[in-house]
Amino acid sequence: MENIIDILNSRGLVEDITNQDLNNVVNEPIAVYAGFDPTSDSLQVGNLVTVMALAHFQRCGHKVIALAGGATGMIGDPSGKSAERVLLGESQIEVNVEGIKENLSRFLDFENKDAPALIVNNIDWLQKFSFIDFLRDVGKSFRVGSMLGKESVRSRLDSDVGMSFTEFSYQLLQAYDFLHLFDTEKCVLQIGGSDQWGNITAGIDLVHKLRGGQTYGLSIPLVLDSSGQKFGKSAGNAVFLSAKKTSIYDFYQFFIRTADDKVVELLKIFTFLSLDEIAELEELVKIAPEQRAAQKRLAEEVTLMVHGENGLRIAKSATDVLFGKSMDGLQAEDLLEVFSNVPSTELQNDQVAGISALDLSVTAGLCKSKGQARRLIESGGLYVNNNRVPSLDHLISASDIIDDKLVVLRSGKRNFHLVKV
RNA sequence: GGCGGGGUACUCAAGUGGACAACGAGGGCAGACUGUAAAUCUGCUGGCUACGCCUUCCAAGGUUCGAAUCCUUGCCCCGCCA
Repeated sequence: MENIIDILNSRGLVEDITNQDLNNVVNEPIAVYAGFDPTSDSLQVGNLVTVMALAHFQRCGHKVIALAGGATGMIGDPSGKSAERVLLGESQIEVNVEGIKENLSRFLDFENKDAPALIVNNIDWLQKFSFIDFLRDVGKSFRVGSMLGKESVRSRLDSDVGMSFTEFSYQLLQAYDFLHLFDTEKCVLQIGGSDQWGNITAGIDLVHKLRGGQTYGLSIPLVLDSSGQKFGKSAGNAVFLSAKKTSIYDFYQFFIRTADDKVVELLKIFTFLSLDEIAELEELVKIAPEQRAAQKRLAEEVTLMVHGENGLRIAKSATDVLFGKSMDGLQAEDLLEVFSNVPSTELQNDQVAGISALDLSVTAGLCKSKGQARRLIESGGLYVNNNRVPSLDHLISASDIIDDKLVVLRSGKRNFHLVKV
């Protein structure tokens, strides 16, 4: 068995380890877990870093456990958050946990005979606790001093937002998760993003105090994009794994647009390509950056894993069409296929033909207001069927409606909106 | 419970009776240049029937010719003390 820690290190997936003994411990199969917050019904590309690390563990023959924070999600992890979180309802969380399972199944093998991955929900064990029992059995083992010392707590107390008791208690719950999995699954390792360090060590301390057991923590570096933002969040719009939330096309494009100086790092993290292969791609980036061979390979690999072969095919054909020349000669049917995930609006024929492009962009919902549409056109950023709208009073003619069915609006380089007639 | 500070647009943050649709920064959107990259430069960033008009500065009242700015009440947040 290959040493999993060496593999993770070689791929830049290790930020820190609580105890270097872990290097030897993993020579035997162990159980490892990572938690996922069910704040949404889909994971985001940011979560993929942890998912990939788990997948590597499984490939090396370890037992991996994905923990859905059904209970902790109701409390809200303050780590890395500057403001108190909006609490989610129980039913919403159930839905979200299901979505996350679906995402995970693309990467983790839950059917594997030797070491099937496991998914658990901490609501199953945390819910049964009464407040009194929890304080006696768990709270007793925590010192407020060390709780206050956690980065997640300190930074919030230093800010003028403060923090509620609810959020302050969060670390106890996550610590108890580790204890529970230690007891029931002999789980001795928790991995997570580097912002989870405080929560992870809290769990290790708890297991040590109550069971005398030795457990470990491994943190994964936070992946940032080249502008220093949290990876996968552009303007607050996260890139999701679920096609319902982020179209396959957008997902694919997200990776295509990776900066040159980031692409090698991302290939190591988000694909299973061998380091040799990645080195070759790195060479190509140096020789012929304009070809973006590495970016393409990255986008293909990740899209394939998340959305399957059919998803990849859709994404690529959409890309071909949209970055080809014009749309002339394309049938409405083809366009519908390509744009299947693009927002669309159905309008009557008389709401389209003879109407100004300005009004159409508003009624279709591409622009929020006439003022916004006006500014967009004035700066030359509105396109009808890939042709720039030349003036404010430009009218849509009947011939602009492809096959009498379809008009393709575009704002800027990549925001499309379909109008179905 | 007491005392003090505060709530301004997506965020941070000026403005403390008229020149305020509200400085500035970040973010975002668009354009140019490019390789669907980065950097850089430019414009925009409340709404409209648009050289003008309408609705905004936590909420509701009030003072005033005139309020984001002053007063009252309420809600929320922060800090210190108990």
